[in-house]
Amino acid sequence: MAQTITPRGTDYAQWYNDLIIIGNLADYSAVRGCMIIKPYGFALWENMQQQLDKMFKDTGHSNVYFPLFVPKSLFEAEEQNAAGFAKECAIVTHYRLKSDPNKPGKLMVDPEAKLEEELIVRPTSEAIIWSTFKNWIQSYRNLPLLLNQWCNVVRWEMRTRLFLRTAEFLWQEGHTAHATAQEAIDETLKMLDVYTDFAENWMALPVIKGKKSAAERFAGAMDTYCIEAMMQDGKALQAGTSHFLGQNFAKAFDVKFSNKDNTLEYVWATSWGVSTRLIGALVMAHSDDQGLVLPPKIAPIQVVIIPIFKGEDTKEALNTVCLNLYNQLKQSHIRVKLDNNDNTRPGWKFNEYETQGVPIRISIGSKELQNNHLEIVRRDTKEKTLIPVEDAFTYITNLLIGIQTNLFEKAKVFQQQRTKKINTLDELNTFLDQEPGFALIHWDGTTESEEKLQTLTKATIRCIPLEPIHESGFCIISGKPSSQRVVAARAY
RNA sequence: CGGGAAGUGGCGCAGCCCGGCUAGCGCACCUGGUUUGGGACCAGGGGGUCGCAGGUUCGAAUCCUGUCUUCCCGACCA
Repeated sequence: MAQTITPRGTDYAQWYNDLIIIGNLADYSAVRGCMIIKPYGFALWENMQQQLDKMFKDTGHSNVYFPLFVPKSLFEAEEQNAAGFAKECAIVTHYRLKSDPNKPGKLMVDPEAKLEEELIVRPTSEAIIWSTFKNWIQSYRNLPLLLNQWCNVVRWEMRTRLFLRTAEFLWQEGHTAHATAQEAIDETLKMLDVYTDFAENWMALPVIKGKKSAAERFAGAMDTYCIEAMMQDGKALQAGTSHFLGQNFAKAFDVKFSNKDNTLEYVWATSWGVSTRLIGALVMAHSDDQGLVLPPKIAPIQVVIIPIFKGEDTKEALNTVCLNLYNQLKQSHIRVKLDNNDNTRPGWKFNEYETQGVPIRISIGSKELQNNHLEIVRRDTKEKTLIPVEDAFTYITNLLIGIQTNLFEKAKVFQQQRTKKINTLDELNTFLDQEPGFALIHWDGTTESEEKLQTLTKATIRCIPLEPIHESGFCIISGKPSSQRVVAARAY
């Protein structure tokens, strides 16, 4: 085996790729820009999905499924949205292949089978959904309409990176319709809070909630809100977005409802989404040079039990102790794996589960058996502890919570240490080059200054924090007065 | 899309510049045995036509052209 992970310090990008591949999350595929999510990676995604899905349902949303294809005429109806995505669309133009007369055994696109109207593979589903909402919404009694779908989307990106940006990715997209602007805005912010809750309490990923600048706004939205996370290299990663769409889509698709006074009004909209990109965030936030480090709440395997055999005589006794513990943990819904496979040696297993980020490893050999102890090793700190067998269950239960908390605290401290108030361009460039992170800067609010900032520093305005840092100062670019600091960083 | 690098058994690589015997090596794999406390050891064994397509040549992994894919940097990225 001896697959080695490139250390973070040597090559951060390579470290990230190594973790994904060696950590068994995903694989490259034969399709440009598309990846294969492997069983272990998909189990992780399923855990994230399950929790998010529960949170969506707890806030009143129902799941639906809309088609993968969007007819071009619908796609282009909301002009801003269409323009924003036009450059990265996959398009279906034909519906049939035929044998190639010039190349035996090969196929060619049948020119006779050209579609009358091209189909766009959805990069997002507002268009197809709002064309349908027109039929579903007549009265204020049909509102609010709170829907979500789990699906794949395709965005033909120039440069792809495993999980962070792939041509096809899995996500959820919430789409809601409301009678009033305020209700839609409330919904937008509510879902941003759901994302924040999920990121911080389940992924142990501290985030900053904020509003996007006009330049960074979702195409077709009035306002885009986001959560921004900091990776270990100090770069920012947008971990989730929630959009207040105003009446843009209602107008584009003519979706009106009768209010209580029997007058027709356009419907107000939101949409919000998180994707498999979150897995990339998770990997880059917590992992180390030994491999993945996963937060217990979403780890596919929370506890692994490894018996260490020595001769045939202790095998049965070891297996019995292990099975007892396994059953006890299993009954308490802890995701536990007993690896008593005789073909691989303990050292191999230790490395394997460390690489895959299993939060707790328990090993028991003849020494422990004699003293009625277990060796418990936590992945995050690698600390080893000997625990009497009868105390193990309580200890493990608490330790899972402890690791979850520790990961969040560690990431939070890092985020705080790397968040600095910066007042001049020189200072900003030094910060970004030497020990990058989130720069809190003054900005005059214009797109012009924002663009200049990017040209001069490669940093972008990540968000205008929702918990405002009110403080008067002067724009780092233009020198014009500013009343609030914004978060600037280099981003993924 | 611009610049750079790379594609050779499952994985990682050597060979390529200066074409030529049966294409090597490590890991993994299979069989048997000994083992099992941080990626075990011994013995035997199987597997590749060199990304793909075309060309040059008596002869191509090696030279030429095209093409696909991946990685890195950049541009782009609701």
